[in-house]
Amino acid sequence: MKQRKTGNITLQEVANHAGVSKTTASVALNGGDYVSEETRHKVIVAAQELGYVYNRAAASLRSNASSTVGLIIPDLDNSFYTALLSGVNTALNKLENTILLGSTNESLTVQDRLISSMLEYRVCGIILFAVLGSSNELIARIKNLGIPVVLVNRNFSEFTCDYIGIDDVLAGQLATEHLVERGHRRIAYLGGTSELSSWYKRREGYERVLKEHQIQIDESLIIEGPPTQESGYKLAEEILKLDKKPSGIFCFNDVIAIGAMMKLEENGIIPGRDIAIVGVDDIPEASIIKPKLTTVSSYPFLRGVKAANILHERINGYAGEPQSIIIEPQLIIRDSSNSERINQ
Amino acid sequence: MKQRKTGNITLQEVANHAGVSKTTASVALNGGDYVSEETRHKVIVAAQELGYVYNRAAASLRSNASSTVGLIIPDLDNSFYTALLSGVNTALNKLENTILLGSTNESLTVQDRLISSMLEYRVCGIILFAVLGSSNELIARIKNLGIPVVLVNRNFSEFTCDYIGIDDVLAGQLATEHLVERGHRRIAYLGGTSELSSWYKRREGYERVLKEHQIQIDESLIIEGPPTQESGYKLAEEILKLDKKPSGIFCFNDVIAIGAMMKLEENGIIPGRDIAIVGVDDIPEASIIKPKLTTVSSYPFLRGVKAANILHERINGYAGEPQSIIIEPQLIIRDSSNSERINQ
DNA sequence: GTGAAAGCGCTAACAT
DNA sequence: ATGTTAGCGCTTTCAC
Repeated sequence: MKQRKTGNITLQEVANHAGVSKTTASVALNGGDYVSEETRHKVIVAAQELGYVYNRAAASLRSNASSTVGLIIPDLDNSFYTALLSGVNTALNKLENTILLGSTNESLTVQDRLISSMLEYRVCGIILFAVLGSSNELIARIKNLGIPVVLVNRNFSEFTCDYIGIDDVLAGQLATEHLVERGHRRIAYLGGTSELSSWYKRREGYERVLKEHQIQIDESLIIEGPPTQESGYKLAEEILKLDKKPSGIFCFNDVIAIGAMMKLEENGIIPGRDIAIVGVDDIPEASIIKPKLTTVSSYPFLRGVKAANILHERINGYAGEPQSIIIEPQLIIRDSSNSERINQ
Repeated sequence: MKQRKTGNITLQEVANHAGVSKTTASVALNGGDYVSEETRHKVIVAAQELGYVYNRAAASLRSNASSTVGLIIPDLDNSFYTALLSGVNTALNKLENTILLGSTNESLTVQDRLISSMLEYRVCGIILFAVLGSSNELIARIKNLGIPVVLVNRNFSEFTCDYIGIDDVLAGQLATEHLVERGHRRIAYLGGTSELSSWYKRREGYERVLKEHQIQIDESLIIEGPPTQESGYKLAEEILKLDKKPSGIFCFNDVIAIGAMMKLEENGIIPGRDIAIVGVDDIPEASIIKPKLTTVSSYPFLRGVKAANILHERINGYAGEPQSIIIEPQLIIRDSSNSERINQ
């Protein structure tokens, strides 16, 4: 697992070679002010000649500082998360930070292990998409060590932590309103589980719109399940079994929508023609699948960028109150919601 | 950028608290053999009580060993690479390694910077999907430092480096043969550039099959371009402009195929009905797009897993000859190649 | 089984 | 503007 490495060139050797002291060499190499350009040049040349490679472990140990950011997401096979990762990466690249990446696969145990590991690495901050069932203690543990955390999913309002998310109530409203406008009155809310605060909020938006339009809420149309594509596929069966089928489906997210669309189509129900589908997230697949998926964008990439930027502020010592940045979701109308026909 | 952290609990404090020496505490915590279970227990309890967090920077400095693996890929928005990443992550998780991730965006400069950074972090190994134009010196530089490298794309045969890839000639053959079997005789080879060794090899397979079937090779049907979705979209225009259009297209990879399919469809040419398309890679989108994409799987996830495993062997000191692991690609027949109609 | 001492490569005070 | 000294927290001899 571990590898022993052989005699690397040290700063001392560079200093000797350049005929200066270790300190001077250090300052010269790190762009400090108090060295003459001549000396700096000498040192840089010496470093190059010797093939010197800066040792961050040593520097980090001594200065008690690091420039590595930990990023923990639940699933690398879900493009929502990889889009988030891509955003974080883009922002962090500019800031010259390096990403230590971990994927939890929705396991609390793995998440604990990853966080412990990152603390051992003395990351300068953590961006966390916490798995279901994560406790407040977990975050407290990190923060107590003085390491800033930015949450990308849940807002544990009970304590202090920066948070970046979308307005989930609004997301539910936008999706549902769109369906209602297209004439649908039996609208299902498919997938996601009540353990997710975002599930509750989207449901709240969904119910609010229904009520506004005097549409009776039908509990049989609210079907819970894990937020994955396979789950969407399975959950669509529940829809098919229903006596009074919905004519529109508001899916908790895009991967569920995609899974459901596949199942429906296999059963001869063509999304966008026989049934209207709306998702949430706007992952890349949403515009690839056919019919193209109408969805409420939750801006995964942008969230990644913003998460990295907030974290950066914190790392630089910003000590203001924890912020909750709430991005306004946006309805993106494509083809899956074209159906205006109302079953039943 | 960097954060100063405050008084962490050190091993010395844990040792004091447990009434043993630093050495003993270290051995106890790291599962060494020469401690009584009683002492070990005492130390572990002390560590917990104090909230001790192991400092890897210090350990790494002293022992000159690390358990971080660097992974460098060109693009986080391309699911081929994220699938690869996912494979690497899966394998590395089991081995208790941590991933330091970098994305080059196909820039040599960024790649250089990332590699330098990883060397400074003293990663124990690097998995590299090198960008176009990468030089041998680059890899030599890493290897000279005693850090093993596994290449996931190009096999720079000029020097010694582990490599994991697919049989590209065979990939070209499988795709082309499939199209020929379906009756196509005018078959385009779309996208990818001649700077890519994989492009040459796939072309070789393509031409070999054409020759076997006495089909004249038509240079106007071999259209180069970057291996991205946007590029596939643009390149499809070239196809549309052709006087004698092909009835089948062998795309360099799936993202090109997807881009091309979109363009073709916009022009009323329905893939799978009016024209046959075959890709390479089998990224997740291939089974989501409609028609589902016939493709030659290049097993990105599996390659990631294997790359991590080879690297692991090297890290553990395996000093055998550089290996080239070539995975046999497999044709996956879906719907985009259903067309048997031959234009012209 | 356990402890004492040394030192990994760097930066931070403090001189000069 | 440059050098001297000390020490970050750990592992590694080596002694007991």
